[in-house]
Amino acid sequence: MSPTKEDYLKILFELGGRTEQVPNKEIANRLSISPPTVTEMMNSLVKAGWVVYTPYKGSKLTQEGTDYAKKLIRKHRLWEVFLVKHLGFNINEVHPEAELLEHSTSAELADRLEAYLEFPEYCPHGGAISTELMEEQEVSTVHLTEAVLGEPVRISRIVDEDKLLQYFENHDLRIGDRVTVTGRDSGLDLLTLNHGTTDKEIQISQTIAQYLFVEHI
Amino acid sequence: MSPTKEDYLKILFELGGRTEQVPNKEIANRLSISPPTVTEMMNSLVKAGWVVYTPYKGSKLTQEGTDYAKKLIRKHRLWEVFLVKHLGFNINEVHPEAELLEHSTSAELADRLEAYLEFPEYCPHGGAISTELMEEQEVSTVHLTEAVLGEPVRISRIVDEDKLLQYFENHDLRIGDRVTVTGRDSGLDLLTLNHGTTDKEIQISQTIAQYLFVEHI
DNA sequence: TTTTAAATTTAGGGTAACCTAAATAACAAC
DNA sequence: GTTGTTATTTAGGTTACCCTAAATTTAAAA
Ligand SMILES: [Mn+2]
Ligand SMILES: [Mn+2]
Ligand SMILES: [Mn+2]
Ligand SMILES: [Mn+2]
Repeated sequence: MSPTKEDYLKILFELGGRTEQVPNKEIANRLSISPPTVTEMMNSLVKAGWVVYTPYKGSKLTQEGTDYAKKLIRKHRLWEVFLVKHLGFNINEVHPEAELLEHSTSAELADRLEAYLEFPEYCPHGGAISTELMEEQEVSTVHLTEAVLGEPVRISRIVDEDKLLQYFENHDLRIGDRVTVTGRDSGLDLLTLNHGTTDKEIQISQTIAQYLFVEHI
Repeated sequence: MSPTKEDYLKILFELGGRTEQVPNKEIANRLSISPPTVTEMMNSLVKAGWVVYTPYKGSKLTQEGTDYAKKLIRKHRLWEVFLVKHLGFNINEVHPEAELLEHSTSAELADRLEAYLEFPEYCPHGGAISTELMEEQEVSTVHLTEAVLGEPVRISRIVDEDKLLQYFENHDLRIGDRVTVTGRDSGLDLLTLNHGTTDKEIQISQTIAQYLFVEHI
């Protein structure tokens, strides 16, 4: 498996390809490549048994594809923990580094690293590391966009993609922060929040708010 | 730069391409690829400014190529130290892992890792990590084949290549061991050693003994 | 100095992973 | 249900990195 193919599997997983058909365009957008390239790659991933692909509809991961993706995500997140906890990297710097390291990590190395880090449960962006916690996180967490108006919640996870991390950092939204959704305007795609710590009002895009997960307090 | 190209630069450095012209065949052997592929790659490395290539003669690294190779080797050795010292890997297992990790390591990551490891001087195979020490090691170390008969020496470095590490491990020769060359037969390509610790007699190939470096005690 | 052997290059191919432009299919709107 | 928009596929092309077979150059031997 090439790093390229591995990244396709990971993106597929992150876009819900474990349970739903993911359209080519979403993959093309996320990886910043052209749609024909995605078509080609999907055929290749089907041939290798990682993906089930329905032309014009989209792709789903097979069980093997799902397992492979989970292993990659675990490696990615373990490196992020190491980089932050031991090497003193800033939370917003580690994602691109882990995006590379994940492809150069044997199962043996991942296991030893995990033990060295004393079996951390979450990456610095709130993503679960163990398979069990990953499953649990899928069902238990709520998108910020689904939070009840007026009810305070705590930010538990940020989908880690360089530009997203930048966006939320710019709006002073970080893992662990308490926020309360005070308003929603679907027409304008706006979400208004009250930040629990600073008591300031924050406005963010509803579309982008989908990449923030929260839990009830 | 691709991992592939990076490995070519590293091999070139290891084969003495900093000072001498390295024939294509040596590179082909070391990387287990065909000679035409090497020719092609050398032309590409010339175009990128890493190498000076004389057709039918061989390749030398430019200053930029040399610097690049040294950076890669430093990253490689830092990872080896980390894997052995912190993750508990066996000395003979870390080379293949580092061979991958070196290509996924930013300058920032290498610097932080080096500080975290408290600026180690040598990798587990005795290779120098800092640029200065690398230079010094070039001139100060002696091939085992050049050791004076009857004079005890200490093994200071093993050229790290999977099969070589295996070979020396199989013959109970390790970094730090004291040995004395007791006999040489160039016709039979044999070198006889007395192992300082066990007092046993060891026979190894002279050709392969070139990959062992020693220092006088 | 011719002959032979070894190293190298040239020629011709192959696959992976990308691209653009054009054709087609699916879906929504009128 | 025709029309228009968007997503997708097909067609054709590029670069990187690998190959084998054949031609060529260099170096060694006779
Ligand atoms: Mn990440
Ligand atoms: Mn990646
Ligand atoms: Mn090594
Ligand atoms: Mn390598």
